[in-house]
Amino acid sequence: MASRKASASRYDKDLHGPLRVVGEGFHAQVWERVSRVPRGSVTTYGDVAAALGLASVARQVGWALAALPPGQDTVPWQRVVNAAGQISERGNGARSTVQGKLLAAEGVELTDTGRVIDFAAKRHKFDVT
DNA sequence: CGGCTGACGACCT
DNA sequence: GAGGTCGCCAGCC
Repeated sequence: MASRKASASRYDKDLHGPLRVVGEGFHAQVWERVSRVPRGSVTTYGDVAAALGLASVARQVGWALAALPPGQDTVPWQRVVNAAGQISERGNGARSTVQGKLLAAEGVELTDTGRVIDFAAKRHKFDVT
């Protein structure tokens, strides 16, 4: 992101065998989980990933949501924020503004710094299934 | 194949 | 609480 040291030699996937965690139905699984988040509650990328049994693919969750068609209303992507309870800018301030507006309409207010008020209490807990 | 960049997270200062 | 670093996986050039 910002800077980070360049990856040593990327990742030795062959060293760990079939470590490919993100497969074909990954997007669908992410969208289904997000769709289960009740109105007025929020969740994090990490929580969604953990709910899928993939605790270290929070980044891919955001990647999956980014693949959603703009303006779609079937998946409440606005209820997904980062672990700090803040809305990510993802380079485009327009979308983050819309997200904050949608959340406000659901009763989820944000502070001046863009952080969800009482985040810990509004944070949704996924079923362990 | 090498190097960078992300809708992220945990840790450290 | 704020800001910087490292680690993860995937997509691009």
